[in-house]
Amino acid sequence: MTDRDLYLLDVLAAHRVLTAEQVAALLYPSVDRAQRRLLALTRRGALERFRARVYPGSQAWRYTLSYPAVQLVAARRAERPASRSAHNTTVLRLARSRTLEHQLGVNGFFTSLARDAAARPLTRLANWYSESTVATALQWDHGIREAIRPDGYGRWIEGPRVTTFFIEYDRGTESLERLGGKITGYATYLPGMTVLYHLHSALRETHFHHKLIGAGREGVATTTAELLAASGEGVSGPVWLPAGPGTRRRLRLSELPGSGFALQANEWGAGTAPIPAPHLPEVA
DNA sequence: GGCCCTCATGTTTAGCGCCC
DNA sequence: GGGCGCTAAACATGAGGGCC
Repeated sequence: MTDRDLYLLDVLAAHRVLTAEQVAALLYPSVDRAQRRLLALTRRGALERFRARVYPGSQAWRYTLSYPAVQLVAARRAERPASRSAHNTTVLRLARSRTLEHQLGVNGFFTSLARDAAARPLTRLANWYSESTVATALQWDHGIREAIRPDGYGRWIEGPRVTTFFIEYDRGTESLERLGGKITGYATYLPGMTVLYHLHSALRETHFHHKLIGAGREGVATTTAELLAASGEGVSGPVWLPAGPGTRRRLRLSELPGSGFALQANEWGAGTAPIPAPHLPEVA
């Protein structure tokens, strides 16, 4: 196992599932090269993979940890691994999960940031924490339980600017009222915190901003999957529309107001392996 | 000519083998 | 690690043959 392999296992332990394209964005110069290594790791028993049948064409493989990899990760952390049957159940549930595409969407957001960072000097994704890690940290640090449950936390560094943010990844399955309720929760418990809403369509973004009128909207910014696909911009680019009556110009991620809030995740993540490239984030 | 059936080829997206 | 080209999978489409 190379340092890069071990880092990949840490990422999968924290974030459960990735596609070859996402692994490539995080760790490899090309999708082709990532696919080769993922295939080798799968054949050597380090990874498991699954995918659904789609028509026409074929779906990308979804890669997750195999049981030997779970044991390896636990051993390196001096922890007791889950049982084999518990792991098998976890993988089967993951493959059949209704939230699998949402999880992949969130992970794709962060791996896209890592790819953007690799292409720009003095830029990096310094932290990438999962939903469960954030929930645990917020509960411990702030006593916040059900009011807010972000899909992830990140710290983005671009030159001298540092942007810490929560991400809410929307696939159009939640009502706007529910999304609006989350904003109230953030305004109550974490006023001033930057919260990014990744919405699926321009129409939903328009309705969402209309709903924000009168809500605690400080620090809220939105983008859409449609805009990202049409513009070719990465998620660190000028695609974020701030909420509120001020500018209607879309800003870069680094131009969003920094909240000064830094989440301290009380979980394994820092220093689990020599990180093989400078742009790679601390994962948890 | 119209209908039905079989077979070959094209399409799309992702994975992979081989060579350098 | 890069380049080239093939494979997998399932459907769409068109050509060709047989029958009435």
